[in-house]
Amino acid sequence: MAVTKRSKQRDAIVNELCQRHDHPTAEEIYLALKTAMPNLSLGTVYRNLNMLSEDGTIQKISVGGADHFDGNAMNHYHMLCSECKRLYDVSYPVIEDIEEKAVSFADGKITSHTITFFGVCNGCLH
Amino acid sequence: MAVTKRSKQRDAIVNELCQRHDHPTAEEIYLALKTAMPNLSLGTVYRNLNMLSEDGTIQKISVGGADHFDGNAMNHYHMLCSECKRLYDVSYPVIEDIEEKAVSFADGKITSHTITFFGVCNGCLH
DNA sequence: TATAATAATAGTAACAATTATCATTATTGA
DNA sequence: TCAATAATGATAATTGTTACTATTATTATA
Repeated sequence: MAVTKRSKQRDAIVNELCQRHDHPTAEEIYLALKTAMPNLSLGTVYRNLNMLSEDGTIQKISVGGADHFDGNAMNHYHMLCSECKRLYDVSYPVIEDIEEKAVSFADGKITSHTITFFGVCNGCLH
Repeated sequence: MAVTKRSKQRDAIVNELCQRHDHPTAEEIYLALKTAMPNLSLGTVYRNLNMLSEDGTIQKISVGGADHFDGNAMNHYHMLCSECKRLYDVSYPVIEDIEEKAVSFADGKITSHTITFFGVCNGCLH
């Protein structure tokens, strides 16, 4: 099921996701929009986030626990804080040739890659 | 809760995981051992896999859907097949200095990293 | 080698995250 | 304006995982 008709709900979800620079879960987006759209449904948030990540408008990131979403569709890397479980951008330059290089070590074709760093964010260190 | 006393169940789980080179989910390990240990409990499999990954004996890998486990505790990279959802090893040499290099692009301290490639495995391509 | 302390288990219930269902509403092209 | 149908809200169902508890197994020490 690809996106065809527009909806206020989807516009609000994309807008919210692109304005924030954290990487909220579906529920966090739902809670953020709930005030302005009191009868928004959590299922609608999930459905739209999935459609949007399938057609490449946004990114879905699985790191254990609830999935996180990222309004920045350009490939970039992340760090997961083991204390607060928040996900942060790591502006390390994307390794452009890693996919072509890796293909000889892999058993199939490669279409994309992600790098996730694990550690403790400054907020949790202090 | 760290491991102190041994158990046949945990030994079987570690043994199973180290013998196979796929990256089974908790349920796949449970099903594989169920024949030989008919009253093994799925909760026991989960509990042990978590204890073992916490003390670094095995690895837990989250890529969406059920978590996968890897008996090889050395850092190495993986590819997720978007067709069959199986996780494969990618023997691309580990980028030893990426964590020190990335720290200046990150907002905290880094303790480890993973690289996940996405694509389609040979089994699903043919 | 008994025994006492307690870690680990099986079985089950509870929980969290996500998806499916379906009647109603909103969007859009003719 | 209206018909076709995509999208929604509300809720039920499903999936993956953790928590609970009485019982069993392991292990250190007498």
